[in-house]
Amino acid sequence: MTKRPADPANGSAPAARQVPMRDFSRSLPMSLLRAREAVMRQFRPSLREHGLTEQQWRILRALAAIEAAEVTELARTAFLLGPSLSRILRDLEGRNLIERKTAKADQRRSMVSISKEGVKLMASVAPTSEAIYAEITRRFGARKLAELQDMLGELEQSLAGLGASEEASAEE
Amino acid sequence: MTKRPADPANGSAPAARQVPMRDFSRSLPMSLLRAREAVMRQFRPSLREHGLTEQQWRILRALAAIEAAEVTELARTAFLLGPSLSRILRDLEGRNLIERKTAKADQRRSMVSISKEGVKLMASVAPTSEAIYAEITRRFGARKLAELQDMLGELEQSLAGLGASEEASAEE
DNA sequence: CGCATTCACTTAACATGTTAAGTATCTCCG
DNA sequence: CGGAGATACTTAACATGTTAAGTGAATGCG
Repeated sequence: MTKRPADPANGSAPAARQVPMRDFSRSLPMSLLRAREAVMRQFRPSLREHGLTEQQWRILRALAAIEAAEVTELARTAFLLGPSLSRILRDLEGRNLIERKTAKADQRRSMVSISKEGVKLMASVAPTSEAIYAEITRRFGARKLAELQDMLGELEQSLAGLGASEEASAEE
Repeated sequence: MTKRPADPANGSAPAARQVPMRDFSRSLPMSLLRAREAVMRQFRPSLREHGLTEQQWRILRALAAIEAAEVTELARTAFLLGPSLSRILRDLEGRNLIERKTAKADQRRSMVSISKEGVKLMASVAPTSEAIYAEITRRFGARKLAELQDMLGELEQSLAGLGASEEASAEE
């Protein structure tokens, strides 16, 4: 009995609620989520074939780029939260894709680096990954892509330091 | 602001890897992820105060907008996968924020709708939520925001139908 | 009518997101 | 020197993401 509107574009506006709010599908978080999903959907199958998740791949890439890093630094680079990173590192270490050794100067810190096997795995994934990225760039347009990246960066900047306690000074 | 203590052992040059790849932090998925996180970071505290997660809030908003919907349709609207939605609906139903009843015409389908309590909860969250969105818009700029949304939409479009098998001929 | 398929979910299983605690170190100041 | 507090992680607990399998209800077709 319910034929759903196949096209979300036009305004069938079914009985407006008391709380109007913006059109749901146009909220910024939603747009970002959908765009990202559209992109990631391209990469996941290839990564999966190599036994890697998106996050594991991020970590390997980050490590390959910076050679060796403390866990906290790696978390920042790969944009993962500490707890997630802890779990993933445990797994990657078990698979011998990374190596870990506690720093001598500070026993709390541990230096993480990619192993030979890790490098090998990356080498086997990278070509496909790059090809996919190239196709995305081709479809969307290199210029627009750069523009988009710029805007995303600006967005991030304009929201930097708005969240929790933020500036002021009367903190402590 | 990158201040990590460089490894004194091999001194200079982070020793370029055999697999160069693009600068990690500039990959599109990363940019999208960071931008989205910067945005969501603003909303989460408020939602949390009301006992809602981001996804639960998405579902309530979607339901408020479309009045009642089948689970599959709701999944599409709120951009959630079936399994996630199943779990969340079970929870929201337990909290009496939504109502569910199986369709008479097709026993497989169930129609989901927001309850009075759900509407009340939304009404209590919406003002703060809108205020936050307004502040984001102010900071980033309304025009740029619209531009960004457009580009994100285009990106999604240009990648539509690239993932799985697809092609062959005309789909429906 | 009978039954293989398809459909609309739901469960299951594993990985990560997210927040709060816990643990071992390290720092600093009295 | 010692203990309070800060650091760098790690665990824990709960919610969601993601893929695969399961369940019950419609459909299509011989």
